[in-house]
Amino acid sequence: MYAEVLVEYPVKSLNKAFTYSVPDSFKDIIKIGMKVLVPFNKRNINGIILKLHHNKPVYKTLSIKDILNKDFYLNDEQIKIAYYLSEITLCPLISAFQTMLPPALKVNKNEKYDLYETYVYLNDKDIVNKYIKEHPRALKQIMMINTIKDKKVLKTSLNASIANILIKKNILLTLKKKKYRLKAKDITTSKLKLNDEQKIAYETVKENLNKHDIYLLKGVTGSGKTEVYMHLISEVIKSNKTALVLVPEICLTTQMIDRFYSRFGKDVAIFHSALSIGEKYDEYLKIYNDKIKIVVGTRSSLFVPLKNLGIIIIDEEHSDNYKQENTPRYDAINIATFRAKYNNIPLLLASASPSLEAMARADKKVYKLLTLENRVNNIKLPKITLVDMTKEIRLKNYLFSSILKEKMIKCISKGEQIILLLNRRGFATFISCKNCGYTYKCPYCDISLTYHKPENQLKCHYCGYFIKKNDLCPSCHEKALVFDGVGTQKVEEELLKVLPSAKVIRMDQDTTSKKNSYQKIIDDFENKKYNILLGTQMISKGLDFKNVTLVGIINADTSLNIPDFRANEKTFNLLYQTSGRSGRGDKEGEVIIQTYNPDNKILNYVKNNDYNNFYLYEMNIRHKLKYPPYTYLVLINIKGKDLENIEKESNIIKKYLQRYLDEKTIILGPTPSYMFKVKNIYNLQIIIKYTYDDKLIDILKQLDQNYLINNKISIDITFNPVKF
DNA sequence: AGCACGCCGACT
DNA sequence: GTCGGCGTGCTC
Repeated sequence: MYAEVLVEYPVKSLNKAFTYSVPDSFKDIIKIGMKVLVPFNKRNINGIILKLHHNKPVYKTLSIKDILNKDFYLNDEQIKIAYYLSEITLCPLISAFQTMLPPALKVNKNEKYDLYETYVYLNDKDIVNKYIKEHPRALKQIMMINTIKDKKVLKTSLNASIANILIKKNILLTLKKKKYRLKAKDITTSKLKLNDEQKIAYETVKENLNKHDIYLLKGVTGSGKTEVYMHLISEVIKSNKTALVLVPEICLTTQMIDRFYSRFGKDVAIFHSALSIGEKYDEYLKIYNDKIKIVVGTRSSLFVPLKNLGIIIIDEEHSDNYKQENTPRYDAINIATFRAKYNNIPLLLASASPSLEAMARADKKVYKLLTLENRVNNIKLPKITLVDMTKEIRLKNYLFSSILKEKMIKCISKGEQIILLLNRRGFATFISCKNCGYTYKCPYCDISLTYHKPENQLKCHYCGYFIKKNDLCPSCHEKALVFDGVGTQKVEEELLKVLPSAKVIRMDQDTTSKKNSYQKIIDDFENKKYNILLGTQMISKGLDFKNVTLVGIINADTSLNIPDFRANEKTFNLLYQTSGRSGRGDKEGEVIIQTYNPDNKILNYVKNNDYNNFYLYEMNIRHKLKYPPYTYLVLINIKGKDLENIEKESNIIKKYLQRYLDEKTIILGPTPSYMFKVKNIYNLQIIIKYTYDDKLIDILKQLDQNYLINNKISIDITFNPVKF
């Protein structure tokens, strides 16, 4: 018997199977998808079995050394997903497998992560009774025997020395049981009743659970989308199937997760980056061993081996978090579609402000549109006001307009709470000279250095380069270095000057880096220990505080100016979602949006809660400029140390593309990348805009192959990039 | 990727 | 003379 083995080096040049012979001793246990140890180039490395067969190869074969984990192998669906993932991202197949597996089970890992605990129970009655008779003075031992009786008792709960004597005397027998690091929560509450809108959405999907369709559930903030998911999941579980729910960032949706736990108890497993390696391993194995019916998790949980899937739900479908930023740069919605097709089940995408791509597909009836127009219990959408900051500046109100200040004071006096959003997408606090315009930049990466107050240092966020901050400008030697761009810390300081009595809790990367710190902030705010929650984009999604009646957006414009064709869409989403945090209880909510561009179309669509017209407006722009969803994009990044060389090579690539791609396909560039120079390596980019080209993948694959051998230049191809 | 092989310069 | 620099090529 022979096996096709994929070796664990994630290199394009080894992206093929090698043939090994299977020793007789493994013939009966070996399975496709198992991890094995094989000799490769005079050393032993790990690999995955892709195929088993009996065709003797023409060359000599070495033999498989060992099977690494007899209890675990990848199933057919997972192997197919890996092939698909590698196909659509042009990554080596082994990288696809590595991406899909939890850290503890990655192909190159060999350690065991299983935890066990020992239970003890009494041996046969006769033996025990005989022992008691023979040792009438062993009071402690007899006492232990009496308390154990016919139970199985956790050994650590007993007095160790006495238990050990009894074990040695063969009175107590031991039993090892797998121990799970996370405790399953087992509280269940009953379903809520659906309103008419929710019922229509629910029933439409329910009637079609046994076929593959993609639904777009477009429901305003607070319209009860989660409740629709839960009803559908109950239905799926009833027919003994399983469900997968993706959320953008687990820590942002703890409130939703609590709801899942309290509804479905120990049938639920949660999967996210804050779990330790061991915890992830345990949860994964529970799923593998069919102990779990529902998985709620972030992007990576897309790959869990849930068998008999009945539905996939993607919450906040428009979120960037569904696109992996490093290779393989996959899009969760793509893979979810693949899994839904494989299992012949529905995929439900949901959002208050769907991505233009999703909405356009719904328009074209590729997705089936379900809508929730109203908030549950007919709670009104918040009243939104735009404040012109150019006027406020004259009053020396740089951060907070008079109206926002006034509303905040009123809100706090009524005992209600406030969420303040500091919009700083793509911007960090950097220092510039107001005399000569000098800014500190990283000499290796060509990006602005970020100021870190505690160390009085300026740091590069890419390579870690840092220098001490001078008092005088290094260029013109004037004392004119000022902060440009505000951080949450700075806003907090100002806020305390304006509202000295307010209790403010800050939520940003600094305050949430520690495990569980996020949860603590949420809990404290929920329990009204603070009046104001101040945060970055983090606070825009999913939070549900009934007592928040005022949302303030400090600088609405920042994200409109990022160099990205999706700037409008990102801004709309951010502001629309954040506004939705206001007035979710029985009190009506209000939103104050501060801007220097009060006439901006996008901001006015937000103001009017008008997704549909935002959609039409933005689609028109995308159409004119041939952007997605009217085209698809491919980003080719070309990098190397020698700028002249990569410029020359980039032009050769462009010519190659022009020659072989359809003539309607637009090829832009080469231009310097967003990150032109990083760690002394230059980056150029070519952007392809295409509508349809069946040769595209093959042509790009060929291009990728051509540069495998070149060690001066490397190229990197991304389909549907989000950042460039 | 990682290792051997191989072909050139500067040193115990 | 040989030690070691890294460019090239191969791995079932």
